[in-house]
Amino acid sequence: MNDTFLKLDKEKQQRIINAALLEFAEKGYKYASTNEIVKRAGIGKGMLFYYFNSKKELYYFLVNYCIDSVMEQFVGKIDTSITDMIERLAHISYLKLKYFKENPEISHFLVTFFLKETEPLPEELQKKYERMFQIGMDKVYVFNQIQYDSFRDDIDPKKAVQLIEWMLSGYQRDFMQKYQGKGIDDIPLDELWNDFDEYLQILKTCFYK
Amino acid sequence: MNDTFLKLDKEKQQRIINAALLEFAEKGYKYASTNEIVKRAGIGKGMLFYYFNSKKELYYFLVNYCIDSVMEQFVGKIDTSITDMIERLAHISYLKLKYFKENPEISHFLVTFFLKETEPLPEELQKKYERMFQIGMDKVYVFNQIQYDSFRDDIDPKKAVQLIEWMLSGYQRDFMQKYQGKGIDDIPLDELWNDFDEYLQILKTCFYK
DNA sequence: ACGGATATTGACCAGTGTGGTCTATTTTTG
DNA sequence: CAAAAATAGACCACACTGGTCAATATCCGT
Repeated sequence: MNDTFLKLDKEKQQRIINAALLEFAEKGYKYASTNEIVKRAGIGKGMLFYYFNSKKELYYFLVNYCIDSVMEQFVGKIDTSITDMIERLAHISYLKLKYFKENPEISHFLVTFFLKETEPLPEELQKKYERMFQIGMDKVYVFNQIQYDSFRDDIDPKKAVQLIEWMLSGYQRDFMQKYQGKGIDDIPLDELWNDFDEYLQILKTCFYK
Repeated sequence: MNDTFLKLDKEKQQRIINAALLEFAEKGYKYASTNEIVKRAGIGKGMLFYYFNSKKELYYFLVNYCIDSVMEQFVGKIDTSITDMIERLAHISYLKLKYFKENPEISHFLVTFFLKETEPLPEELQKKYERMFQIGMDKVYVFNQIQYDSFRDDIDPKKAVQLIEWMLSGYQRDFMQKYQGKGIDDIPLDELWNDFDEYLQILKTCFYK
């Protein structure tokens, strides 16, 4: 990775990164085209290789970039002090949706990355990726004291948690499908959070004592 | 479409169809490779074009083939006499999972088809596709008499239905992710349906009066 | 204002893979 | 046994690939 790239004004950097994220997201590593990337980024072909040396290095840079972003803007923001189960899961959902809205290109790239990607990462990067995953999992699922006591007695709380997670991920998926591709500001956020809250209320009414 | 293809023994036909479905599923119309298809199907290059004339015709044939299959093996089997809301939705889920298990290649192809595909269909085929969708929707959602009365009075039944659908689709997604790629018979079905039933019971306990 | 360094472009390269054709061969059939 | 149908795969022109590099534009210290 050439320093020159880092010295670019942020707007141009972003343009290049987003163009590359989009191309890799759409086609996966192998079939992504560097020609397409430079065209979308509006730079000369030579520059991409001046900045990144090779397609592979560019790809690694992006993965690393995404990990850092997710760690900072998602994992790092998880509030582990919330002890109510539903509130905790809803908090996670909220952060995920917020992240998706604020970083649609990265989100798109990451979805492709861990659903389809077959290209291996260099060991170090792979480790970093797994570490992020582990930290995320811990923050989401490890309560100091798992609080199952608020659930009704006539259901298996573990299954209930699973059901609730499914519902929240359903809400997320609908959200993403609906607003993918739309500009950040076209999304009527207040309305959506209200809606989301109503669903949460129902969950509490139905699953808690 | 050449008649010769239809006269082939079923096994060879299936091999070709599945090879093509897989390739289109993985890469989408534009980037699918006919070379890859013939290699996977174990036939000479010429034959594919002898049977189907062009990549495009092959693709249309597959779409049509999938529609017919889904109509017969999924939509056609929906039992519209089930009036209990949760039972009805669960019935649909059950049929979907069964279809997925019995037709993994078609399922894979169809997922790509309506999530990513940009290649347009000829008018007639497009209409047929939309008709299938419409009939499916009607069968799933149009009850002669929508029965909201079994839901508890303190929740909005429409939102509840939405939540239940999300849960079921979550179960489906987990199922598919877990068993995609595995042979049909490796799946411990009885176990899974029992599990599924337990989730259903919880839903009824929680959402019904 | 100059000149060396740095940044940038895009024509160009060899190589690979494309959809599709066609001839030569094998298999089927009457 | 010959005419017809089915099959294989070498071959085609072409599009596109990741990457290079010489030419040029821009910047910056003097």
